[in-house]
Amino acid sequence: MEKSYDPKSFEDEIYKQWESEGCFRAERDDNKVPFTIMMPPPNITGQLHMGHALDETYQDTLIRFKRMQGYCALWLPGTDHASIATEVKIVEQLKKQGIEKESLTREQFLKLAWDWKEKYGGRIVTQLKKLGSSCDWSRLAFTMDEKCSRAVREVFVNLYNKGLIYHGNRIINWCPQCRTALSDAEVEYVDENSHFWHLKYFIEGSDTEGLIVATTRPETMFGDTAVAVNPADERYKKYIGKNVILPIVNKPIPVVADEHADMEYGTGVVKITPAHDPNDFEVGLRHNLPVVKVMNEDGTMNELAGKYCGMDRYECRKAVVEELKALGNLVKTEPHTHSVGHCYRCHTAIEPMVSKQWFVKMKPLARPAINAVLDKKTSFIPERFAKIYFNWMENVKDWCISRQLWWGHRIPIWYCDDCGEVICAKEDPTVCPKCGSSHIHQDEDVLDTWFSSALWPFSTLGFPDDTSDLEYFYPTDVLVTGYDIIFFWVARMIFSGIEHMRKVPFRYVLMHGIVRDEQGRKMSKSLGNGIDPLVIIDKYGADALRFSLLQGVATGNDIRYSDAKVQSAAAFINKVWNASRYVLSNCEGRQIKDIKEVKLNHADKWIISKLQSAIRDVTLALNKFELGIALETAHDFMWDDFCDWYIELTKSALWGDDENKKDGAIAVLVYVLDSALKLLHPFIPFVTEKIYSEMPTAKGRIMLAAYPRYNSRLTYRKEAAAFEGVMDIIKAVRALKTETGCAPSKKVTLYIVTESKRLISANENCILRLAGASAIKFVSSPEAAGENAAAKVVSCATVLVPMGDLVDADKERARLEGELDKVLAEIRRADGKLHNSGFMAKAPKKLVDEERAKLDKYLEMKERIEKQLSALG
RNA sequence: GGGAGCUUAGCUCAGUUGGGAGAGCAACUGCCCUACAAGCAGUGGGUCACAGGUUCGAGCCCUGUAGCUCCCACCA
Repeated sequence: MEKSYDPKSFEDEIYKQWESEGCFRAERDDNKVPFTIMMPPPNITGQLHMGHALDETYQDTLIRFKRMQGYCALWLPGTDHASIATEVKIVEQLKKQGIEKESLTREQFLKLAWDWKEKYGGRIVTQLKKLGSSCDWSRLAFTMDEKCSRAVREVFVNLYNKGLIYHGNRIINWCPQCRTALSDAEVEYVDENSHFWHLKYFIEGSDTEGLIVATTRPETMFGDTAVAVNPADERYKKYIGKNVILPIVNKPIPVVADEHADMEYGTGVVKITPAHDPNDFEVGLRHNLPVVKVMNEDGTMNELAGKYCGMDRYECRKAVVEELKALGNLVKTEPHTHSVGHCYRCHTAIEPMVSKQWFVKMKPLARPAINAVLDKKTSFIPERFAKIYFNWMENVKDWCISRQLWWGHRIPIWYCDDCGEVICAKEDPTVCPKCGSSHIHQDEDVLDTWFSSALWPFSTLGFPDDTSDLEYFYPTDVLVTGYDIIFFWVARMIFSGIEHMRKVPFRYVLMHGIVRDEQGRKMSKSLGNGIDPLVIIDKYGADALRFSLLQGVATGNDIRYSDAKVQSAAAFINKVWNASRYVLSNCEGRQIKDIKEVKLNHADKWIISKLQSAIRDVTLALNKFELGIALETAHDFMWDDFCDWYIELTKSALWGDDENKKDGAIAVLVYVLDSALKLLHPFIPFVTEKIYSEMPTAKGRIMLAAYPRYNSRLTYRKEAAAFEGVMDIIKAVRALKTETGCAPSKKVTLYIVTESKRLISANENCILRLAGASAIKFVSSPEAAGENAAAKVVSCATVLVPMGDLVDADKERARLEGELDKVLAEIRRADGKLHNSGFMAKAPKKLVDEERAKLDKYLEMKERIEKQLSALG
């Protein structure tokens, strides 16, 4: 093995080997239980960012774990065409070349989009590989490939035929920049400082009397078709049924009574603009008001705004306010903060607008989707996210699915130009089925990107055909994603799966948080605080990045990226590397024995037992999707138990002459390292694979090896516990040296008062080496160590070290008294519990026994310390 | 208006069936000893936001309060 850990020198190579050997492939195997994860498809516009890195790390860790456990583990990757995001990008690119989208034909534009897909769609895939993602690339899907497109058609037609998709003139969110409708989920609300303009609308026939409306959007007044007051509002009752004159246009509009008008808010009088406000739209429906649209698709005013025709909506706002002021209609202007919806892709303020669009009727789909989660057919982890899901599902409005874009799945609707028939078909029709005319044309719009991603768990497995893959891999096991796309994606997959597959798409939804910067801010382009995972991988390796993203995470919580975390992760991996070098260099030229063939000493049994609990705990945590806890357990075992203790413990044997002892130590080192590497593999796949390839025990690839299983026969409870007493002695001597200022390298003679002489003798070499001692002398009382001895009391012994001048009797007494205090506190605690009748009556027996044992131990230690103190005089 | 999360060592965070407060980083002391100075050994450091309650026992469960963050709805 190379002397230093250098991830760059092997990560790419190992990935290529895995790939060429087909390690990632998952084919139906009826002798195995399937375990399936569908990768949330990254956008083809995307570049790998920390959010992906976290998401992929979670998934890869889980899928590797399950694969090693013997499941038929399928992790299916893919990319999303990202209709609106991609179109925005391409339009931007065109603009740079001075080309307007409108100057291109649809076909020309789509050609550019496909070119984009070819050019950049694969970029993210290459980047995912750098992380070590073990997905089945042979199944790489794309939301607009043939498979997925067929599924989209099928689903659209089914929903249409069931009456769950309809075409309607309703108020939608319009993005004047992208010039398309958006769903409610695609609108982000931001608080903005604006004004509340109080405008006086005169009563018809009066020059003085009028109603004062309060509005934040004076430019929409051209579309006002009424003013509303609350029916219970005494101030305005007398005006109900009368007309007011709409300023500037001088048109009479009625005063209507409607609950929508809040007596407490504003002036209590609301101008009603049905075409440009969702609430007003509803009022309009109740009162049969005309719907007057006064804006164009690009956010400019139309001809109904008279002289303001063609003016931008915000320019118009200013101009209208000026004119109203001049006309004497502006009564008051007050500052006002309100939230304004923005397009989630281009961040332009959206315009609520009446428009004819395609909608999915949500109520019938939402109910079963709610029940599925209530019935735990799908469970959210952590559970609290189910509440967010329920809240959204219970209040969901119909889903606007048509987009006035070109890049996406075209809506499978045709219109007959001759008879007006509307045709919804899975296959492109050539003639009208009703009148036979060939003059038909397809709906111009495309579908919301999320319409196709909603089908992802089954469209990628061959739906609508009854494929063997669908039967075997569906429903999938766990969906791993961030809590920020519950509405966009998770919820829609759930109702789609239930509706079209009759089964929920996944059993668990594992939610993780978002990766923030070192100051806790969201990483974003505009802040420029994003960290490029590829740069980090280049610097520290993919394993270190993966490790750092999982270390210390609690499921569902946000995490903060920091370079220091990656550095400490790299330090750990370096530790693994070097420990492996130690083991492997000692293996050279030797026949490696099995641990069953060698005589195991206390230390061997201790580390083997420790390994068993680590295996048990890591597996338990991973099964509960607690990746942070699993990683911590594996990390602590590797570093604290194996490296810091066991490896050091083997040195006397390995550097000695007894070949049997060497064989024993090496057998255990190899066995434990082999297991530990496997335990760690799902988290840090590259380095474990690299080291494994050098192991004398290696059989094929570690990624395909069996995950270690807890073996109770390898748990030597008694010997392991006894050995911890030996470790206590070693720790005591080390501490004594530091506390008395004795150089650690100085070899000292240990005087030990103990009842466990046999145990200590058997481990004498370990104690001498690790404690830095030259000899052990068993004595019957502390005085035998002489006057200048410093002492420590541990559970199985009193350890004394003669320190000559280094020991100051007063200091030594103070130190011992300090230790006595600690022991006394423990005695009080345990004794208190044991004298608490409630505790004795109600606590489990096991706990009571443990407390009793502790009390005995501490009482004994107390005695020893007191003896030592009295020896000091 | 509704809901969620967070508040634990100087910093970043774990602590998932209630049973002796933990890690990493930082700090301090001492060590280049043939796996590793990306290291080793040791030390110090906490009223677990606050106030109540349940319990033999609460960082953990319940109620309330405060601060911070987020989501949803409303916003004429």
